[in-house]
Amino acid sequence: MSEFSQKSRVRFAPSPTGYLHVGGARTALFNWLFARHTGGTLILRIEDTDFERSSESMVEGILEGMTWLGLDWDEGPFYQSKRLDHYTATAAKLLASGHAYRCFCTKEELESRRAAATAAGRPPMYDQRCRRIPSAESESRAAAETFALRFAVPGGGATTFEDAVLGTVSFANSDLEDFVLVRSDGIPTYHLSVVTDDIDMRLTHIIRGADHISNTPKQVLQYNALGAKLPVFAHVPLILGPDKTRLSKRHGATSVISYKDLGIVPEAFRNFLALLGWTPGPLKDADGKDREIFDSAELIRLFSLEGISKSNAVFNNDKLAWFNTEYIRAYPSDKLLPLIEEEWAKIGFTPTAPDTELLSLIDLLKPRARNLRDFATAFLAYFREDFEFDPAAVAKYLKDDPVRILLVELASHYEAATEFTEASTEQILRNFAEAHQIKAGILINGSRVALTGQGVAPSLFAVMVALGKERVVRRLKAATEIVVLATSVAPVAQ
RNA sequence: GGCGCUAUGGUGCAGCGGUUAGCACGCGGCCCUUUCAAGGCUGAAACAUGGGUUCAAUUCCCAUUAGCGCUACCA
Repeated sequence: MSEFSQKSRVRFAPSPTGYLHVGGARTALFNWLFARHTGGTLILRIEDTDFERSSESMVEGILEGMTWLGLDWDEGPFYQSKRLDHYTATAAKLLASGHAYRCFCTKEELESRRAAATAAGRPPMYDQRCRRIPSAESESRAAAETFALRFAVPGGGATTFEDAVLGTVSFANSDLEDFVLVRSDGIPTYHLSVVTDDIDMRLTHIIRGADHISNTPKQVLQYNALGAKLPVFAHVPLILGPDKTRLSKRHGATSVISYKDLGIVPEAFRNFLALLGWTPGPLKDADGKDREIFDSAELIRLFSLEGISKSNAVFNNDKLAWFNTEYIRAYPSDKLLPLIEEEWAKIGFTPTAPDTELLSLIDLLKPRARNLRDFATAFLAYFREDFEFDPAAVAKYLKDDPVRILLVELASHYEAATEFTEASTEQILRNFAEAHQIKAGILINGSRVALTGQGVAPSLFAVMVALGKERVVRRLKAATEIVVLATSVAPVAQ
């Protein structure tokens, strides 16, 4: 609670070597929630010092993903590629103070030594040979030779830091390599640029993935060498695939945007992500059950570093799907409409019906929607005349000609009806069934398929009213003509 | 291999020395019912193992095991 009064400065610092993946998105979300909860500032920083692998299109992809998730930032985006002079400056400072030294070893030499060490069963750490070069010699060789700059890790002792989620973490300095700060081409490495920026940008909390735990002592060493105050570190456990290995492409969708393409609603994804590795603690509702549906305002209010769990979490698609149905059901239909229109646009469909009609159809259908794509696939019959019949539904409910013929006959009763309400349409059908000595269910099931193309739909008579008399009559009359094309396939289950 | 982190049902979490170990997703059953969802009721399902500490360990400590991460002039 004390966090409320504390002005924090945090950052999301993706490397544009790929799209915004699920793990990165959650890191961004946690930083965002923390910044908003504390009334602090979120900085977006693009870590593109690896020119080989970075690209501007990846940056756009990352921003697109954040925007979709509803995450905004207060400062930036700052590009590390445009701040090279800052890193050179801290490098010079470190060199001058004796915390760094020039290394004249070539990449090839390093590699062969490392291979030899591994073969001999020794740890493949840099042997610090250039650290022993006298400064005068180093100085003169610098004019003629290319060199990298390495950090001189203290010989003994340990580097320890407090982590807001893990507690005290300690590494023996003897296990730390004299890591490279500046490459021989003059480009700073990640180790140098993060620390420089994190200090420059006056960050108070570093919330990032647990894959950075091992990097942290190297950074702490630099803070100390530079005389800078340490921020609070918070290492968030990683997100794993169903096989409990780190989530990656082979697990299917890992890009945040691919979930948009799958018809996931952004709030659902955000809610799901927030609860992956974090809980607000026990939060019973009136029935004594834990609530899990939180809108962004609640997420912001509830968020705290203390609630972050220490262990890795497995990404669960079923749970995501559940959040999605909950959110779609709860969405006001006017908020759903633009999202659904995007799905329609993908299949080249533009509705001609007035929005009011569209909205009431959405209200009718949304309790049964699994995702947004349903509106452009299984639910198409509600919005346009051109739709496909689910072969399985036809096989189950409209297989026999007698039923089809009865439906055609039933159509004329509807045609003659003066009233067309849920009650009246039901009455007509039941009277018709009775007159023909047939169970109403057979007609109901058959009508559903003839009207919607699907075996699954809202209450049939609500569907009839929503579709309107004209369409109901027309589709029922066409019952005998329904053919399931060999090429037509059942809607893809998500 | 070395170093680090972690360890409650299948999954996500709750628990913070004494509980019939709770909730959610998923799974099974029943009810409701024109289909399918939803909803209501209900069932199966967990404290990794071994040592300590303690009157008492799921909870604290150590070890083992397992998983993950790092081990680059990538980030």
